[in-house]
Order: sequence, then C-alpha cells, then structure tokens
Amino acid sequence: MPEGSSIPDKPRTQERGEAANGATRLRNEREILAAAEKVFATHGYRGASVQAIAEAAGLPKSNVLYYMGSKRGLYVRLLERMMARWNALLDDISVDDDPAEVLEAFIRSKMALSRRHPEGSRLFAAEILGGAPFLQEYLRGELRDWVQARARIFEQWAERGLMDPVDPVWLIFLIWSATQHYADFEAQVLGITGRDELSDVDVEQITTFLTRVILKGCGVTPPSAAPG
Amino acid sequence: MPEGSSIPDKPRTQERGEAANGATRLRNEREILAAAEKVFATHGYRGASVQAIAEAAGLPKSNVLYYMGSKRGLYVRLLERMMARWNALLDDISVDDDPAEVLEAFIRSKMALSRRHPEGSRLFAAEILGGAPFLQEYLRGELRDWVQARARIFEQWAERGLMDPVDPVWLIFLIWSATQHYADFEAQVLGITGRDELSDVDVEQITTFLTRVILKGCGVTPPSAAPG
DNA sequence: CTTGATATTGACCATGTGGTCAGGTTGCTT
DNA sequence: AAGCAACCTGACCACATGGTCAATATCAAG
Repeated sequence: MPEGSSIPDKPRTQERGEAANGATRLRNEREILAAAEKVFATHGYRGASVQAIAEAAGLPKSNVLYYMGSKRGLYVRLLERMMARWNALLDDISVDDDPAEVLEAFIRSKMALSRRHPEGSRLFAAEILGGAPFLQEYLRGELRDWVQARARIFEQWAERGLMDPVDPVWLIFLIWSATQHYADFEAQVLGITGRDELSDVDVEQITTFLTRVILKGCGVTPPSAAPG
Repeated sequence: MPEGSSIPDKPRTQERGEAANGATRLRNEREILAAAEKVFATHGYRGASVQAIAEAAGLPKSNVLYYMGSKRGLYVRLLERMMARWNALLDDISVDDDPAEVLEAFIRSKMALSRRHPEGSRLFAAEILGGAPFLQEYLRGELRDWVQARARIFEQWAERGLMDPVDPVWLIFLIWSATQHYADFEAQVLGITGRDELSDVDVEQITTFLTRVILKGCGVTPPSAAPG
C-alpha cells in the first residue's frame, strides 16, 4: 500500500525552514492530530475520512489538508508519533539487572502507555490488523532488533537460574498482548465488567495481577526477597 | 451505528421458505462470506467496499448484493457466524472439574479457534476496536453472563485451595488476549520472528508455553500429579 | 500604513461508494 | 416443450471521497 512517495505532501508554503513554528500552526496541528488519532483508531485507515477528522477537530476539511498535506501524510505522521512514544519507554537493561524489577517495570510502563494513549494504541492495533502495510519496515527492523536484544538477556537470566527457561520472544508477546488488551478491547472489557470506564484503581489492580501471574509463571521471584 | 432496521434486506425472491437452499446459492454464499471476512478483517466495516469483496469472491458487485442484500446485512451475518463459532467452544464446566485440565483446554481451544479462523478473529477484533457498535448487546448480555459464570467457578477453586485467589475476570482476559494475539497481530509476530507463517509446531510450542506460564502463574498444579 | 508570509475556506473535480432495477439466462419440474 | 423460480449482471443513481485552487483574511515586521 505505501508507495514510495519521497516527499509526503508538506504544505506548499514555508518550504525554507525545516520545522516552522507559529503559535496558530502548533495549536491547530495538535487539534488535528488528536482528532485524527481518534478517527483512524476507530475506523482504520481506509474507513477514516478527512471530513470526519475535520469535524472532530472543529475545522473545515480544507484546513486539515492545508496543514497535513494529505490523508496518507497525516496517517504516517500519527504512526511515527506513536512509534516514538513506544521507543521512549525502551530504556536499556542489562544482564545484571534484577529480572523481577525489569519485568515489572516492563509491564507497568507498557500498561501506562496503553492507558495514556488509548487512541494511539488502537491506531497501532488497526494498522497491524490490516497487515501492517505502513509498518513492515519498522517491524522487521528496529522492533525486531529490540526484541532480540531483550530475548538474549532473558535467556541469560534463565541460564543463571533466575527464571525458568521459557522462550523469551513468546514471553514478550504475552506481556504485549496482555497490556495492549485493555486499550484495544476496551469496549469488550467495559461491556463485560459493566463499567463506564476503567478507573486508576482498576488499572493498578490489573497491573498488579499481571505482574504477579507473569512473574510467578516464569519462575521469577519478586524483589521483596533478599537481594543477590 | 446499527440502526434498528427490522428486516435486514433478504433477497427479494424466495420469500416463502425460511432458509431456501439450492446448490448454487450455497456455493456462492460460502464464497462471498469467505471473501467478505477477509476484506472486513483487513479494512474494518467502513473501510471495506462491496466492490472489493466482490472482486475477492470473483463475482460482480451486483451478485454480492443479490445474495447478501446489503453491506450491513453481510457484516452482521459474519459477526453472527463468528459468535456462533465462539459459543461452540464454551462447553460447560463445573466446580468439580480439575482446574489444570479446564484451563489448559480453555487455552488450547481458544488458540485453535484463532488459528482456524484468523480472518474471523480479526473481524471481531476490528469490531471491538471500533467501539463494538454492532456487538454492544452481545457483550453486555450473553458474553458477560458466560464470563461471570466461569468467574464464579474460578473463585470456588481458589476457596478450595486449588489455585491462587486471583481475580478470575482478569484471568479470563489474560487468556483471551494472549491467544487472540497470534491471529490479530499476526503481521507483527511474523515480522519480528522473521517467519512467513506460523507452523503447527510453532503454535503447539506457543500453546505449551502459555499453558505452562499461566497455570503456574495462578498456582494451578498440572494434572500430571496424582488425581483427586 | 505597507508588505509579504501565513492562515482560511468555499467551490470545484474526478473517482469511488452502497444500492436499485430492468432485462436477461439458466435450470429444474411437470 | 412449457413454465416458472432462481440466478445473473450492466447500466444507472445520489452521494461521499481525497484533493486542488483561487480568493480572501489575518498578522507580524519594516
């Protein structure tokens, strides 16, 4: 789907400076991005219409196109923003860290991301669901490397007897899916639990639950015990 | 979204018999449903076009409408088919069953469903992602009841000391998300693991992994030990 | 005030959309 | 062979789609 169009339709004005600012521009762009994230998340790329985005942002359609150049450009920009958020929580870990601490931090931060940016989370999910036409490169490159680096550390932990010798990649997928679920399937969660929304308390409970089950499930003893 | 249109556009002919058969009809309907499932799963309800479905089915657009009446009707029918599949694997369990056996069967059957019907699985996911406009009733009714019935049994197991006192609803969500992941996020899984597809062996490995981690994680001892 | 960049937007266009319909062909039953 | 229901489909419709453009309005700097 994403044909290689080198320059993705910047507004025809202000070609000079890379990122021209302007208070109006910033404010409007923010508004548009937020609205677009919601619409794309709900209807997917094809199902979203610029008109709907414009209405959600309280602007005429032309104005949206003026700032974003094209529907495709807007979508790509949203994906990039989401990947940036994702990357931001991937701080480095080493073999010498405590598995329990790292895994808990992993679950917590991923859960927080899904909660802080549910629309972005869903946008990402919709993109993958549709076969990831815009994210192939990212998945097979950056993200793959990141996963494999983590996986190697998990394996070393297993060798040192700090955790069970489970397949580390499946473990990462387990954490991803379990945390992502509460953003992507929010409608299902709310419908089944009969709630209007998930409170902070709910989220904390879920996080604790997931941490407990997953850590115990792969034989990691919580850090409450005596340190090494 | 789903306005109450009592009669969802049956083909104007054959009004008499409820479910008129005919070999041609059956064959074509199957073809159309399969094609539609794929297109809806990839692009969501709004993003899917009847034209695209028709092309995927190798039929003219008019023919698709002839059999299915309307895009909406076709979509609803697919959702219902998927819910039926889902319901089919929900056999009854009782407090006296072995938790380990039940949980493993739960994981296995859910995994098998996601694998046997990946497009249906994704279709369902897209529907939920979009706020479940067509499935509100199902979620807040049937499915909710089912979950709560199971939850009560898990609680009783916990009381009898057969498993840890974890929140049973979060546990069910954990199993759902972990298994669903391999259908819905297939593109991500394949991209990261660098595969073309998940083999039967892969799926068996994943199932074993999930069973082991989740059972251990909530303190259920595998059935290999002496039976009650 | 003047000037030039930025911001705004309604009108417009080619194409795609779901859906209808009339007029045809096929195939089974009598 | 006749008749009739099922099947098939190209032409068509009103409307939504992404995108362009020219005309105007706003605003900061000289």
